[in-house]
Amino acid sequence: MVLDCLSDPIRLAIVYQLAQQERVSSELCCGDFSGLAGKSNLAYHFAKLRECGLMLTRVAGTNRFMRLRREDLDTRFPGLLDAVINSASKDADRLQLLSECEVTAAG
Amino acid sequence: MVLDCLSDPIRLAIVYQLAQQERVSSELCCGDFSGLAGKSNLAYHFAKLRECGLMLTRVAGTNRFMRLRREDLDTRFPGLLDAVINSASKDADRLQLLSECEVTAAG
DNA sequence: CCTCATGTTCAACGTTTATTGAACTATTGT
DNA sequence: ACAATAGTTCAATAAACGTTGAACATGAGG
Repeated sequence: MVLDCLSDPIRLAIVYQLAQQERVSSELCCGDFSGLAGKSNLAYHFAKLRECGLMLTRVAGTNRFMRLRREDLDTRFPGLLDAVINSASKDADRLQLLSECEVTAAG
Repeated sequence: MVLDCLSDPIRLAIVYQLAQQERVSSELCCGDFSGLAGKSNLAYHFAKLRECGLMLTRVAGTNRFMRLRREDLDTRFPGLLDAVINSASKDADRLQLLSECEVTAAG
């Protein structure tokens, strides 16, 4: 289920970053998450996120670009994604969701 | 985390029923969930739900009455609980969340 | 063609998690 | 005091999960 998928901190971080990227309407590729885990571990989490319908992948050359399935999610689970992302952003500092992939100052 | 707690089907069912009970402003005791799992298994899930701040227990004699920590949750995670419960209610039939404890017709 | 970069798949490992039954505590009613 | 009821705690087991590295596939570029 979707909640099970979002309950993992790495997957939550992935979804959170994809949600941030939505604003710029650009996509992220696997390598952009390399701060969160190793390659194979990320592939595992990506698969889970795809399975439960949270995101989709567009293949372009050797890159895979991903984005949230925002519309489908908002239809099936109204308000859920926003509530989760909202809550995650409040805990972002505490959970170090950002520290590895977005913040470059604290290192 | 809260999402991890809600990702278990039994715990989700418990939370869902507690949310239904909110409307009647009455509480439920452990035995009311006996359709979901055995006593000791329920106690395990109750502990988890208490740990992550989803519900609280009021001891009255040999009974434990429980309810959602609605206000705390809405403060910390605005909209999350409602979104989850809303989504759960749509899947209630499919997930058989109700069948054992509330519905008496479909059996 | 060869090599490098990007990701995925597979097998293995260790940890966490859910589930069960038995033993235990505490309260109510007789 | 005794038995019955309502839950919790504990130890043990099985399944699920996340993590890792090695092998593999595929496209880009010299």
